[in-house]
Amino acid sequence: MGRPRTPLLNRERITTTALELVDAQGDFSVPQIARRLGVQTGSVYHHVDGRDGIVELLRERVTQGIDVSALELRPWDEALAAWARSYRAAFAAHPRAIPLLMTSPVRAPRVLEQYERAVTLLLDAGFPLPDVMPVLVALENVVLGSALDLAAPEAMWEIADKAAAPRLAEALDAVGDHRADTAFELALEGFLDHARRRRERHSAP
Amino acid sequence: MGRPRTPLLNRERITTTALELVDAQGDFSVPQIARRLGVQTGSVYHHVDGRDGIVELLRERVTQGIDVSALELRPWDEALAAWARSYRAAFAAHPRAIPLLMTSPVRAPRVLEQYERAVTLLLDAGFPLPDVMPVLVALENVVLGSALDLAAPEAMWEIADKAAAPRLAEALDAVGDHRADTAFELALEGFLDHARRRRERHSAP
DNA sequence: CCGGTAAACCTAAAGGCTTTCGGTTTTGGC
DNA sequence: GCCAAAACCGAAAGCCTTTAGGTTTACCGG
Repeated sequence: MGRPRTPLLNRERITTTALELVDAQGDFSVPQIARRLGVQTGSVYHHVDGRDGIVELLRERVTQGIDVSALELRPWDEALAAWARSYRAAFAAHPRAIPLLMTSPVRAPRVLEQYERAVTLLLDAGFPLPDVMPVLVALENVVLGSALDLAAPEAMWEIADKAAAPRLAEALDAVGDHRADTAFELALEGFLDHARRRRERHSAP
Repeated sequence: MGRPRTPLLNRERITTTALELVDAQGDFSVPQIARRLGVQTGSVYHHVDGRDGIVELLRERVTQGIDVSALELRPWDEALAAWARSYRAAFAAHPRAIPLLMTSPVRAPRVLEQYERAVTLLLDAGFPLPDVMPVLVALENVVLGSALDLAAPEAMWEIADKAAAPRLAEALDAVGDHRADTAFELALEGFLDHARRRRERHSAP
């Protein structure tokens, strides 16, 4: 067959197809992508750095949903809150991709650039330099931990049958449909409260 | 060959071998386990419910490192703090297993039982019923998010070269060797602060 | 216009993994 | 002493990842 007049494959198409597969079945394989695109398995490798490369593309694609402009808000705590919510929402848009992406933390260039901005934000807000990374990493922990929670089938809690864990069952009944969201907001609020207090202690002597 | 006089395999041995492999190379496969135990691949399946079953055994094994007695401490916030630290430490003991286990949240019977205890603890402390699950799940988010951070190679941050992200590089230099630990303690403190405040608001009218 | 290089796809195949199935020997209870 | 169940072996199906070499087409410099 040889080279086609117009290319059948490119990174975009491969990424989109992989994401569709992940959204639909929670995973993907290179042959599956090839079949969907009407192409032989090996051809995919001409555009992409193996399966891991595709995962990396997925990571980029999903994190593009993070709202960059959030970090330009003021005051700093509103900026951080908006960023964190948008960060988590980007993952929430593709919950079945989370196990694939969580394996290693997000360090795509695009995201690192946002960390640079966030560092600047915190320094400008008056946080002492040694506090900046701990604050950011702690926030990341909350965001990623909560994102992980989104990937958990609700059924996981249902094994908590009334006999074995009566109080847990009660507590579960007492919480609404937005269990994961509520918990995230709680953790986020807690984190921000703490950060605010910490900043005031150090910047208002 | 037939049935051996003394069994070559059992769940314990399989789990231990799998964990050794994961600690050493970050992953395991059934044939690898079989080779290490001087056995054919298929034989492993007589003791274990497939590869996923082995992952489940790993989850149980690793979470056995959680200190059950932590939740018997008083006051409630000390109990929660000790539990969270022990929870995270259990994962920290096998950082390379984290990607394998984080994929789905920990809902082993053993851990569910501890959630039951934690619910009781919070109710006794005066938390209103609808607050209990959000508080617990938020804590779990912090713990698991921080555990995830432990699995991140430090090299991930090193792509932040001084040219592309000068402030981030500075902030990273300003933090010690225990970046992950510091961030976890910060997040935990923030969470506990918030929980304490929330409880006082509701239980002291 | 034309020739050569590089791009894009195909076919083929190696080697690994998961899982299943039937065969063989031994054990342990009745 | 017998027989079902247990524990292992051998083999094979079917998937996956990745690499390698072959073929046709597009593009670019002259």
